[in-house]
Amino acid sequence: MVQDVPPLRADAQRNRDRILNTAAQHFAARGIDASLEDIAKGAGVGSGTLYRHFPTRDALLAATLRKSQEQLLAAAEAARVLHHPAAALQAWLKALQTYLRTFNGLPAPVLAAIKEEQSPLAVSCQKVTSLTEEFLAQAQKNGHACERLCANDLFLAALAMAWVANHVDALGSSCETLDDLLAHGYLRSPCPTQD
Amino acid sequence: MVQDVPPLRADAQRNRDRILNTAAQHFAARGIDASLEDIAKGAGVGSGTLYRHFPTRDALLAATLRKSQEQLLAAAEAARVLHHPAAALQAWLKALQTYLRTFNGLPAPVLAAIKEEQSPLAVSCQKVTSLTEEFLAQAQKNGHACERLCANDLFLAALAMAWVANHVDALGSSCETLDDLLAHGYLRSPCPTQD
DNA sequence: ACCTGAACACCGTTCAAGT
DNA sequence: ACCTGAACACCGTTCAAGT
Repeated sequence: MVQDVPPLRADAQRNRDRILNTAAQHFAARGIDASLEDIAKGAGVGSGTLYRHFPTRDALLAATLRKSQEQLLAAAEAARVLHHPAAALQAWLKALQTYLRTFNGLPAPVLAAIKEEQSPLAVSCQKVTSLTEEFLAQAQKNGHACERLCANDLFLAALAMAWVANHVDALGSSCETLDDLLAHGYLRSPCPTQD
Repeated sequence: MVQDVPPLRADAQRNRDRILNTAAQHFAARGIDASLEDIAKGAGVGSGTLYRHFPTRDALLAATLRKSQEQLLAAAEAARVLHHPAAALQAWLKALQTYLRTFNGLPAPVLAAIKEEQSPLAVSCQKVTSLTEEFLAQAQKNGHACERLCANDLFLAALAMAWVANHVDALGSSCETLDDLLAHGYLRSPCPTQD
């Protein structure tokens, strides 16, 4: 399953690293639609070199996201040891939000990767789905989460919230409110003894 | 407030209508990023003509959305006469979802228009916000909706759900599940006597 | 007053030539 | 084996020339 990639020539490795660093900066500053030409220029390489290393924008994105993905997995580990399954689920979704906000506009390619088996982002999507599955099942088992909800739906809802959150900062709303909305919904039972 | 636009020359009016019809078709078929060049060609006009009538993509979009917007307002009227304020709020949000699914990708420019006072879509955004305000307030007054929720947040959440819904059709999830998730949240109180 | 379509700009992507 | 950068393609946008 694991491919043994032959080691790169020294200059190729150097170029790859430069591209990766520059891409991370540009994606962070201008969002995931940052110009690939600019990234190549910023890294001091020809555009062809960028394409040789990363044949698609998604491939470059995926490589650039590696650190964030590791943090996400670490957060999952941390959530696992929480006593309360509902708290664990919430902590996991919080971490997922943080990950999805790594770059402006990231939710879109991630959503696209869910159906595209091919995408370099697809692997991380499957991982996220299975982790969501795990935390959700635990919460459901104890009656803390909605029964007729599947991991996929919850992942999608998280993507949705992350998508608006990207734009929302300058908009008077806070992410906490949106996270809260996702957790509890906008409806309340007629008897206001709930909260 | 209402501007008196001088009547168009006959051929100009004809071109405008053609552009509008063609644009509606293309937006419906390929989403809101449909090529403007293609639309001009399809309408049998030069690209300059398209830009003369609709200086920005958003202007064309807004004009194309007029019918859907009228349907949305009609749905609001219909929701007003519902007895139960929670049902009215749900009906309104359902209609809003339908509107936002008029074209694939519509949520993005609508979201952008919320902060851009300039955008041709901004007027409809204000209308939507004030209607959401109204339905939400009614539901809150009777204890049916979360107190610490503002219309803006709810609008944003609706946009978020519509955004995923655009892509979701071929994805095994249903829009109902997402709407439900927004209404009730993913969490359940420890005592499973709720549902 | 309005229309046309060539011209320009921008950017992603490829590939022949070079090391 | 890898890199460079010119060349091509595509599309949005403008504007001089035409009716």
